Amino acid sequence: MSQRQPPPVEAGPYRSHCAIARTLDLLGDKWTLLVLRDALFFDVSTFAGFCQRPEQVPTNLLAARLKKLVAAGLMEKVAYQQRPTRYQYLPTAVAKELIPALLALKQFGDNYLQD
Amino acid sequence: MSQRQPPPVEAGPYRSHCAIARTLDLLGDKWTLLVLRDALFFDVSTFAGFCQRPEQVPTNLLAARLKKLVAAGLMEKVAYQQRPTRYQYLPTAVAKELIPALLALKQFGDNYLQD
DNA sequence: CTGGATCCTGATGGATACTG
DNA sequence: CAGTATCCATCAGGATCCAG
Repeated sequence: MSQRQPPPVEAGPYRSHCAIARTLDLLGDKWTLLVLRDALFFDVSTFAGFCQRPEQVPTNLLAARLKKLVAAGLMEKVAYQQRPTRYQYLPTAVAKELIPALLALKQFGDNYLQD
Repeated sequence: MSQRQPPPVEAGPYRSHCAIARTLDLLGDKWTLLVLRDALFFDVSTFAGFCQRPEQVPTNLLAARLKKLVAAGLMEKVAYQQRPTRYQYLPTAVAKELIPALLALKQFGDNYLQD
């Protein structure tokens, strides 16, 4: 319970001091949380892997979202192979703290939005 | 536990069958969840009330979001006065089911996003 | 061939002015 | 007060291009 947590992340400036508004400033668009879903729940880690998901994110938007998430400290870009260099995008410990929110959104969709 | 729940809501078409993606199709923008936050946590119900919140949503976007939320069954538009007719926007039972997700997002913001 | 960057076009966002 | 209309800036999405 009182274990040390990762440090807060800078991703502002924000619209207001409300924590919900701040979170939405960072994650509140159509793709960012989907990328995190794939990284956290489906173990997707390569650029191509994210592209191949059913929602078909455009490559330019994916590149932009990954950059933003790396800058915000939610994902880490790691080279896992040389010649040619290949990168992996891995969720950080901070990103894992979004799991409860993602599950709550999933539950809402399951229960109240028809497919 | 087994009490009857409100019926599912039509708000598609959706990008995929994933419940998270569906929820994000409906709510995943910078303003929609903020409007619901105000309605659910701060008892805001009038057009002007939403406008006056610290994030200062533009009136055209507020009108569009309220329309969408009413169409999706998450808010109800109710006349509460005649001559001139005044309307209130009230969260439905379905909207209240988003409270856990909003609290999870707030917790993330509180813990990991610096102000 | 993979991982992106670039480009172009239409859609959306945001500020503000205006109207019933 | 409750929205609509307008105008401009930015973003989304798709196609293509380029570098390693």
